[in-house]
Amino acid sequence: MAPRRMRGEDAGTASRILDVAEQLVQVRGFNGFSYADIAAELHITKAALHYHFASKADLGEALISRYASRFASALAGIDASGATSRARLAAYADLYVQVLRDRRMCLCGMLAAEYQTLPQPMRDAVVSFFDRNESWLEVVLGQGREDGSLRFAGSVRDTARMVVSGLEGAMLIARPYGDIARFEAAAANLLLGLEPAADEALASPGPAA
Amino acid sequence: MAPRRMRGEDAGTASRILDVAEQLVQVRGFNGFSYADIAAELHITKAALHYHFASKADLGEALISRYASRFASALAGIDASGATSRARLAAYADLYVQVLRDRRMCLCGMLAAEYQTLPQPMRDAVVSFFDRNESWLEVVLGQGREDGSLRFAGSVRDTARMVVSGLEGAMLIARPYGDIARFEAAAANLLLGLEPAADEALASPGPAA
DNA sequence: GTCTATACAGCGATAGAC
DNA sequence: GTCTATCGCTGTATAGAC
Repeated sequence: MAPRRMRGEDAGTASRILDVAEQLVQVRGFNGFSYADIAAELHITKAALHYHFASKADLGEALISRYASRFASALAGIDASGATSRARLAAYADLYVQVLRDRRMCLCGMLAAEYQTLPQPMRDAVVSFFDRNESWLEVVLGQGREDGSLRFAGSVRDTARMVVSGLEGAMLIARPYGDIARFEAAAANLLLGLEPAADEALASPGPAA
Repeated sequence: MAPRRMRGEDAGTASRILDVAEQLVQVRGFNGFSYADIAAELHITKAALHYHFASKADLGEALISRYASRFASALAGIDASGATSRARLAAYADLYVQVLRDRRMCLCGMLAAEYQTLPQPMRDAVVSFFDRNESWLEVVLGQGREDGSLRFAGSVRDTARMVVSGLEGAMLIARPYGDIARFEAAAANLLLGLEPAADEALASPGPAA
């Protein structure tokens, strides 16, 4: 049975296992760490890990599930901010920056690379994560095009896919260089392509200083 | 000593090892395959593999080296075609499509994900690969902006980085969906953002039908 | 250049005591 | 819920025969 904890108390062992495993996957990949790595970090034994997560596949599923929940909360937070569509896009890109600051790849971006080696439940969860990102972006992009704060030639769906791809790819490439600025430049340039040309934006809150 | 072969003969064992290993890395990742996998595919023993590539790190270096050479040849081929800047960009994106058709990730894109687990020589080679891609794109983008066939707001360097990132990311995401069309849509949309608006391109070879 | 055989560390996972 | 101990397997790598 899971440990009973009241809100506000310290995280239980299962939660701490997830914290360490999450970091390991985001930095080294799912095939790049072992139970021994987690055990060493937490000063417990591998057997104790198996009590909380019977198999590595189970651990992987729990990892994606928690990550997706957090991401959904972050998106809800952006929505609740009442910001403009363009500002929401920028806030979305900033979520990636925060991950990159710990020298991590997006969890699901990392798992996407290793996709062919993953057990089916993890595969499904990874795809579901990207689907939800795409859906959220479709709403933002649709509204932005509607209110004139965004402008793009392709369909809303394709543009949403381009944004997810572009940001995930920018993370992927920025990490070997250890250079967040590289991500920020690629991301800014990507979003720049979705803004109206300078002479079109006079009627709406524009990018000009 | 390396086997002596004349041009036109069948590839030697070392070359066939590289072929199989390359496919395995691009599909499963460097940490997702073993010497046993290659040995089984080629019907030789693991010991024979170690004769040609003493360590897995050596194999990895040879892999990137050959891949980078091929890529350089492909870029030289595009340059030799005499195509317009915009057509060169499209041809560049098509290189990615060809890789994706075998259900593979870009070799160096895959290794970028696993970067933190790689030996230093492999790390250096991966970074060098991206540097060369970026340099090539800078020339194409610079010329395109010059002759009016391309238009983008950011710097040539940042835009080159955005293109590499965008295409690598589009590959990364398209693979879990097993859908090349998803890559093509994201790539087309990305390049669309680099084309002059329809009413600006009348003086130069435009995208209109 | 490929083989058999093997060394040795690491892996995920389980049994059973406490 | 965590431990010790261990299992069976796979990993990279090597020695030495052919």
